[in-house]
Amino acid sequence: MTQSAAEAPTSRRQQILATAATLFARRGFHGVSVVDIGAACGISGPALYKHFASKDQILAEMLVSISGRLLEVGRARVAEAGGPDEAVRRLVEWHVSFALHHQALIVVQDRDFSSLPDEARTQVRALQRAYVDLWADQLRRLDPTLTEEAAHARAHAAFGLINSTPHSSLLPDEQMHAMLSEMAAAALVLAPHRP
Amino acid sequence: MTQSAAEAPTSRRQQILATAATLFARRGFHGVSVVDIGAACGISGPALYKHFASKDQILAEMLVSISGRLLEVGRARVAEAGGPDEAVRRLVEWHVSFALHHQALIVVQDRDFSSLPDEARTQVRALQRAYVDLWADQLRRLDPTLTEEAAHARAHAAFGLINSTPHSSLLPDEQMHAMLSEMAAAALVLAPHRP
DNA sequence: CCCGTGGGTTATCGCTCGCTAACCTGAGGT
DNA sequence: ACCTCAGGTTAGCGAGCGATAACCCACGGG
Repeated sequence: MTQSAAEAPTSRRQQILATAATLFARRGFHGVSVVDIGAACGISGPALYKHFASKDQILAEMLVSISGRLLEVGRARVAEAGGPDEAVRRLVEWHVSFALHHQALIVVQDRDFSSLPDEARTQVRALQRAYVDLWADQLRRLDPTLTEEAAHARAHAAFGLINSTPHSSLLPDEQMHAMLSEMAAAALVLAPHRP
Repeated sequence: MTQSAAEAPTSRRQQILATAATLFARRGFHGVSVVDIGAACGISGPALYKHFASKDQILAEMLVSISGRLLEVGRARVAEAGGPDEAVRRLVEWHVSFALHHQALIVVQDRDFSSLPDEARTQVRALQRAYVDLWADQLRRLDPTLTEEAAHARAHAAFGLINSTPHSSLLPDEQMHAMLSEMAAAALVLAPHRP
């Protein structure tokens, strides 16, 4: 072993994950072959199996790590906030900037969720569920008349709005960020931002 | 020919289209085989080719017709309206009710768009483009400071919000309809519905 | 009464896929 | 100088796919 740190992500793995993400986003998990992925990385075909046990595990690692990060940082943002209003604002900010910087992952996450192997699927489902709960809790604190289901539904709707960014990146990132944040906040009925 | 009318949709075709839509929505176009589709219709495998020229054409017909209908009714709703505010409201209503009643088609439309054969893909793209234009025009009439790109982006965001319904149908249809319409309207900054 | 045809069957072809096997190579560590 | 082994290579397998071929049968019209 050349690297000192045990878990140094050797960069080839990362390259493969990133490349696979863009390909999956464009043509879907089943529409991309291992040869395609290899070729896009400059290596060819079965070389991938030196880094991953199977094609499914590429997808699995991709989606588990993304869901994990979304939740982890989401929790941190909530912890930093002084109250539910600020918490929701920070969640929106976080989700918008994540979606803008990882468009491929956003697309893959809900397009190819069903292609996950069983274990990974339950894992991702749990992480996503926790993330939605995080939002729903703050939304209910903001508006105590909301039922749990209604709060979840509102969170999902906000995700849909924000995650739409890969379908229409016609504005520069900065404007897109502002627009999505503003629309999501309005949809979630935060205190009106324009007097 | 048994039927008198030339274009009577013989019901098997319709059954195949509807069944295929649910399967595609669940597992993706490439994740469903023609045998699967046949089996789900009570017939088996190659019998499909008595009704469609290819698997791709099933997808094509499905998506072209849905995009066409979305546009067609959308135009009618705008024509009925007295002004841009009412027009946008009617568009939202229409899109919400469509999304609620055709969840599978909504999912397939943006998941498997890229699996369309070339001709159908350009056709669908044109129809979708026209539909977005329809929204964008009304949005710009409502707020003349919007650029064309910004109006398009807002329309896409609204679609994302509304189309999120298959991810979270935990509320009864009626409540879901109300919630989505309300959130979409707020996001698009229609006249504030709460004083 | 028979025949054409719409709508189904099973068998099978050729292709592509994910994956394995067997082999190669070059850079460090001793 | 040599051995190891991470990280590549090509060849080839078995399975599953979309699609075609060849056949079958019920039934309504001349």
